[in-house]
Amino acid sequence: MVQYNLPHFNASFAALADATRRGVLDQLARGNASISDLASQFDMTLTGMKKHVGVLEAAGLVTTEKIGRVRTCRLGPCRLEDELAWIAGYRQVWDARFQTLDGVIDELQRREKARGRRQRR
Amino acid sequence: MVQYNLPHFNASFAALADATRRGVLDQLARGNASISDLASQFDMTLTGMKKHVGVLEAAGLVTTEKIGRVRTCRLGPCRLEDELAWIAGYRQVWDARFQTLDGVIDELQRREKARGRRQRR
DNA sequence: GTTATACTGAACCATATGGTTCAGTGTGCG
DNA sequence: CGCACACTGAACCATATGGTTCAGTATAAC
Repeated sequence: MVQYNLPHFNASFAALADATRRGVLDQLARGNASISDLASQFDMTLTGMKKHVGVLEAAGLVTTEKIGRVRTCRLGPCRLEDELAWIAGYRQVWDARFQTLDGVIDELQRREKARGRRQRR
Repeated sequence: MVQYNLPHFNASFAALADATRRGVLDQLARGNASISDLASQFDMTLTGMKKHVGVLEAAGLVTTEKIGRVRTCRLGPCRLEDELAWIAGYRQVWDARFQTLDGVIDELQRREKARGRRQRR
């Protein structure tokens, strides 16, 4: 109906589907951090954290820059506007679904059918 | 900072991370459908579609009810309000990050450091 | 009663995910 | 120079994911 379902949603929603990664975003919102910083904070190996940062970076949620031997992570260009819009749109149809006459009729028919079946046993 | 990072985000974001599943939600917004309906529409086996519906159901995005031999799927109780709020909050901090003096100083320091390194080569 | 339909469950498969260790490489510091 | 530190990459592991087929079971239709 209103929804568009963009291909980059796969990466962004998948990136958000992990608590550690949401935590990293949370942390980066407070200030930039190195991979080591994040790794120690989330009690994980450097390598493990680097993978998470890689996922976030691929989704555009984080950018990184290596200066000397430390790679600094900061919030990236993706501000999740499309994702926000998709969810907002979803909520809108959700509301509509149960406020229209169609929705009510749907519901009544469903119940009627279920009732009928039960009685016939 | 503002974020809360609820545990059920894992399931809901993971559920949204698949194009087929977003398509199913899209479809259910247009009207209820059986597993068969969805399977044929998304060119997939019944079994495959049932798994997707299971994921959506576990995330609370869909509810199903079996009447006779057909299982009808409809939009579920999860309206993604928390997820919406999380993303909205994220965007807010994102904005703040690059409008505060802190952000600007951060950025300048970063550039200065990078410049210094480049010259020292 | 027979047959077709709609789903269900188990088993399987390939690939992805979330983590590790280990062995480098490159950089900074004394 | 020499050592420590920050990261990187490869290899590995267990489990999850997204799909399939195949063999049921229950229900609807004739």
